Amino acid sequence: MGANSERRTMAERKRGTVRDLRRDNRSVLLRALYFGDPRSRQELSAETGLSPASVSNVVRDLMNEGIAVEVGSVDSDGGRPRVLLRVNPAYGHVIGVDVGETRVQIELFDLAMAERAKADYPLDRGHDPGEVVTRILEGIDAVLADGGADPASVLGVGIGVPGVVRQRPEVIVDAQTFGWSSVPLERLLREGLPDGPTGTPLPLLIDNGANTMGRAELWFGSGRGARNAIIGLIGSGVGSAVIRDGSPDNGADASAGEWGHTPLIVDGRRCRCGNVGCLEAYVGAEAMLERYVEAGGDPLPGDQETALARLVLDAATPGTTAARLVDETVAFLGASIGGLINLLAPERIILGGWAGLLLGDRYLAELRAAASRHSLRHLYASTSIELCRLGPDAVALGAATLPLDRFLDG
Amino acid sequence: MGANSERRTMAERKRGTVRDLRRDNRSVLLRALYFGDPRSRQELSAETGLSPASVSNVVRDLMNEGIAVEVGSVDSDGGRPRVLLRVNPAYGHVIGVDVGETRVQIELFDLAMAERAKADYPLDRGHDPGEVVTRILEGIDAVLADGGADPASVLGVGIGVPGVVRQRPEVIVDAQTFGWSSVPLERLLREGLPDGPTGTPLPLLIDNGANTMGRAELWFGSGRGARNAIIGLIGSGVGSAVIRDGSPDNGADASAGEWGHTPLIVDGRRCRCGNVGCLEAYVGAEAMLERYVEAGGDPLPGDQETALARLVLDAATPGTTAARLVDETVAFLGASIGGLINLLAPERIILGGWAGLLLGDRYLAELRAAASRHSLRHLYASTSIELCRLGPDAVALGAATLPLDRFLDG
DNA sequence: CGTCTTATTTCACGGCTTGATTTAACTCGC
DNA sequence: GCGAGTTAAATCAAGCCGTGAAATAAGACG
Repeated sequence: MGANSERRTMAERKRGTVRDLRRDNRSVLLRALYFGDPRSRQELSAETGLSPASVSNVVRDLMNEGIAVEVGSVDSDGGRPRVLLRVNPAYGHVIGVDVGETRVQIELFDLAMAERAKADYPLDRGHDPGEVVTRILEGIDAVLADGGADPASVLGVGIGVPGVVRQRPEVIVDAQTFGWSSVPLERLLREGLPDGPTGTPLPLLIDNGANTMGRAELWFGSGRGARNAIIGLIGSGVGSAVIRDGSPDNGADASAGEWGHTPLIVDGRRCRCGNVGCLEAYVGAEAMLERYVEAGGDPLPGDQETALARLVLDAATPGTTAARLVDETVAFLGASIGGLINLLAPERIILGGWAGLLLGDRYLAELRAAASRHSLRHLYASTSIELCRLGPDAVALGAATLPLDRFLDG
Repeated sequence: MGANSERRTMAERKRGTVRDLRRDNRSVLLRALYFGDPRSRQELSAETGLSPASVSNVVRDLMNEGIAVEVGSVDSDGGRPRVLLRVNPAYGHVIGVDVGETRVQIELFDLAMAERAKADYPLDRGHDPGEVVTRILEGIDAVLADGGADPASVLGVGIGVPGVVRQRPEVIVDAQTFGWSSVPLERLLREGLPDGPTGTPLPLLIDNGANTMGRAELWFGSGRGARNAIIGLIGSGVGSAVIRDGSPDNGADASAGEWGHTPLIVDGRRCRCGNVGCLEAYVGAEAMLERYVEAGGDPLPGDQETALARLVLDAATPGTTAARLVDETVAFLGASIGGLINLLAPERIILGGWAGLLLGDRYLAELRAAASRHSLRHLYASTSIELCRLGPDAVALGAATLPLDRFLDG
């Protein structure tokens, strides 16, 4: 059974020899070291389950390579002090790129994910792939120069893009709302990239922006410690990242998580995806503002963000059209969240995106109540619903975790 | 970050030593041997990526333990013939239990999943947990006697039950429609179980019936070869199994996959779960028959299965109430499937359950069309929608794969 | 019957983790 | 100020493991 995929999986598997064992253990140790306060070898041994001897060996290697460093020590009641270890933030850099609707943002981080340089380019001349690629390459050069970082110190570049990202056989991006159809982004970028640490071309990792933002929340935001989570992102539209066992679930071979286009009301409003009744036809900022006008409200001035903020503010007055609309939207969103809980039983649901936070800040209790009504009791009870904690740089930050993740694998 | 779960994961991880390496490789080899035609050591070496020497070593062990056997040989152009190997079906047995709404079914299988004995008990005296436990234990004794199997040859017992199954800290089953609330099924069964091969108590593995059925389809039915699939089960109600990376995704700590209670129409029909607008309020057999009457149809005679079969038959005549109802139901179901595709991007969606097959047999094309309309093009294109291929014993069969899976892990 | 071909096993080697043992680096009481 | 006690880290020998190379097995073919 499953002959094809089974065999492929087995052949691709890289853990047959005793050498791979070392790589695995090294990775386990490195991850423990990275995610957490400085710790002694002894504590690392207890945490990872590796023997003290092995920890000593691996740590020696890591220190020789400059990846781990000793950082102070702490007394032990009458014994030899514990030497604290941590990952050397200066060992290398990672670059994160956020390709957004209105701008491209490039950030350079050290290994501790401290921002070292940043570049921002408006996409006022449209979303032409060539234009975007030029900006990205320009930005990479710029942040390397600004941050004073040798290209050879860069472990890789992670990129978060809108739309559906297929990884095989090569990276292809489709973004309907962006005007991108089967764009071979990796190939386009590859040519202009400087060489990485090993002299080979810099690793290039591309994923959906919702997924990279989800990664950021998972690693550094509200998702810390969760291994099964769903990060819902509500901006103009609705996206999500489904985190399964610690990393985004990308389904068969494409980035999944198109939460915005799950049906909420069969035969409901038309959605910009061409279909009807999608969640996004009700819950995104665009849909909310349209629905407000449809419900008799006066069009709100300003750009989407200003208008939506105003709508939510007005909704504080009971009985108004705004209040009815926002209440209904919250109920819809909560119902859909309840559906996610039933279907996937995540430990945590994290709500973000600028519009999501605008709603969540005021209506989190109502959202939880609605989700509770629409999910089975035991499943709801083992899920928590929270808000994103990271700011607008989260997409780039999360994109930068892509090469970091690979680095931590050894 | 993620300190708690991260640490737990690392501590529980069982692959630090060089000995664990052997266990892993043995498992890889055993799985290759199990899932597939008889093959030579050489072919196994190519498939698994292990060196011929290692394959030889591991196979020797497996043969000494009686797990693998040689079965004929095949000529090679002028060289030493290849000796074909396979798993010895007679090495041991597994037991699968299907706890259904109306009956408990217990089956004994050999390692090749050939049925060796079977027992069936109607649950006419209700669903009292004590009653069910008694029947299960009775059935296990019965099939062991019938099949002439030594209890010591049994690798484990897998059980598929309705409702939500929490695995930690101990197995607890909640089945609202079944009248079970926090039933500690494992504990109740544990006492009456005979000892397994090692003299220790027989391993007992419990999961949601939809999940076990999903496992069966995945291993032996329409799911063969898929690593990301969703098996939708439509009977009286609606359930599902979400297969991720080859095994059911059980979310945080409970069996997920409650597809039936994802919202389809906010403020829609009342569902038996107490909520409104669930998929199950429209698509299960119970809901369909109710809606038929609500739409003006005459109540159909006979039990649910007879009645629904009649409804689907009548729907063949265009313009009838039955036709309208079935068409609408198919559209709803297709829309929900489209939502699953968008959210999870599975390689395959497999529709089953007696009511699901009744619909699927006649309306698969319409279902596919509806799903296509409700999902993004690229995601739909990489998903196939099929019907279950296994019969009514699939739940028990899948339950029996639970201990088998563990066995294959070594 | 010897040669050729192919499949499988044997064997020595390099690597790995580990428990036991040493060594290092302190504290504390006197 | 110094030796005993305590705790952390490094070292060492032992036991396994997978692998490539070489040896062996088992047939085909001329």
